[in-house]
Amino acid sequence: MPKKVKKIKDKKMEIKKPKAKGLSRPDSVGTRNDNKKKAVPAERGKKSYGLLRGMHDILPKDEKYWKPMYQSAQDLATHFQFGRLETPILEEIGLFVHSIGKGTDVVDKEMYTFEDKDGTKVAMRPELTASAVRAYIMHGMWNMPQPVKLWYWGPMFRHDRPQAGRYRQFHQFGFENFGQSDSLADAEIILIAYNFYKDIGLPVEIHINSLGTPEERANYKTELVNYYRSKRSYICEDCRNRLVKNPLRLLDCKEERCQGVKEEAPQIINWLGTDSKNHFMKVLEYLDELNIPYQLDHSLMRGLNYYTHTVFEIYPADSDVASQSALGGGGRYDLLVEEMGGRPTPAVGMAIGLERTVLALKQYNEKNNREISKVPTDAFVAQLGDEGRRVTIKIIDDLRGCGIKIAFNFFKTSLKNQLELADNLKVPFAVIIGQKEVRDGTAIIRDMESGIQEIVDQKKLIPVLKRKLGRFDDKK
RNA sequence: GUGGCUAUAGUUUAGUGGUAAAACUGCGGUUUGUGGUACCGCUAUCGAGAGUUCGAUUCUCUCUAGCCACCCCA
Repeated sequence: MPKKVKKIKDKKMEIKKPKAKGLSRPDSVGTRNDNKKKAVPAERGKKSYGLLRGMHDILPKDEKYWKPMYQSAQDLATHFQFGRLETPILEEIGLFVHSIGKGTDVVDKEMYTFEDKDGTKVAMRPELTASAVRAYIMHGMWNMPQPVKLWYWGPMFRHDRPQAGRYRQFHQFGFENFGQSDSLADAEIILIAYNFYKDIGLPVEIHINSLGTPEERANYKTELVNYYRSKRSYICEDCRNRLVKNPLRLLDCKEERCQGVKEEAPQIINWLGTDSKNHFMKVLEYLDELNIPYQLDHSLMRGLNYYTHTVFEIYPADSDVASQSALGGGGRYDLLVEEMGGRPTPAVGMAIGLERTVLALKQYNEKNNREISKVPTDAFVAQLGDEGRRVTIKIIDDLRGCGIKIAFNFFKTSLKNQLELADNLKVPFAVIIGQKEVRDGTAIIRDMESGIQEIVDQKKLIPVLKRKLGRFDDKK
């Protein structure tokens, strides 16, 4: 507001005294404004709004990607008996800080936080595992038959620098299994993720690793630091920083000079105790049994603090492009529930990034000349005149319940336009109802390919159409 | 959060220090009862703001946004 006022004021001043400001440049300012003649809109205060940084709209044209994803997620949930959990977007800030962990980027730099009107510090959820754990504890779900399986789907918020496939508000769906420590639970979670990508037609590969228990991990970390200290003079500057700040990230370094050091580095798997090792081995055995291709990845550590034992990430299978960003990931978090004030409860879960999945799927389809086909429309119903419209609206309503997918447009009045639409939709048949048909109680069925038309009684329209479409009436 | 590149119609892209071109799409039209073709018309405050200039979409700066790399993650 103040800005606008100022603007107008300035302009007026300029008009009155074109030369006031233009000591060194006589009437330039005045001239430009006069020429433009577009000073008017500014006063009308029109402003077009864009999106906040990192935000995006999901448009109807992408529905063909989103719908199958949701359907698959839902089917998998039903099949594996996960119950839908919906939690609020806003939670107490502490929930995330405590669970995800101080020192992680997610809580330190990326959380949307603010003070509510009553002074409560709240955060918009950056992920959902913490909320799921909260819900599990809060609703006493340990009293339910274990394991308790929950799934979710919804927007998450992270104030990160946007990039392709990286948004500040993005969508995830995820599955969480509480109360089952057996390796089978880990495998089941991975199987669900794998099946999801199979359903939507995107080949993926699973990267997997085990972090063991916190003690094992700590021991390993010490060893890793010792090792890297001894090689200090060979590694890049970033790595030297990592050595102090975040040693486990050393294994992610892409710098050429560090590769040699990296390869010789100790691997966490050798620092796991017998139990951890067995657990991990059994997970891998299940994956073998299920024919899920996986890749052991010793550098896979994950950025959230709560993970123990199995961790995994999902990548597009043919990752020749710079698609180093994971589509999804997850792992076991056996200590989190207790940590958050619940009973000791083992748990394992995963989350999948939907925007990234859409992006990867688009790239994959483009590369392989594949297209996602929409559900085909069976017929277009065209109408002419007020009478025609009145009859047609009823006929359309009748057709709706019969499993015939129809399209129509009441706002196009000419038959020409309507047939054009029908043509664009590539429907096999058009039904035409005009004045004459209304009078006779008939309808024209036009075969869009041959152009052959047939006049039928309106009462017989449905059965005739069904027969033409190769469908038969269900037995009553 | 750090660095680099980019910003022209809905989309993809031309172009110029003197207010802009094309293709595709969309909408409308070429008899308001017959489509896939053809023809015609319409659609751009040249990302925002400031500066240099007689004059800027074109040059400079700032901002904003997008993309890429880093960080990290989905």
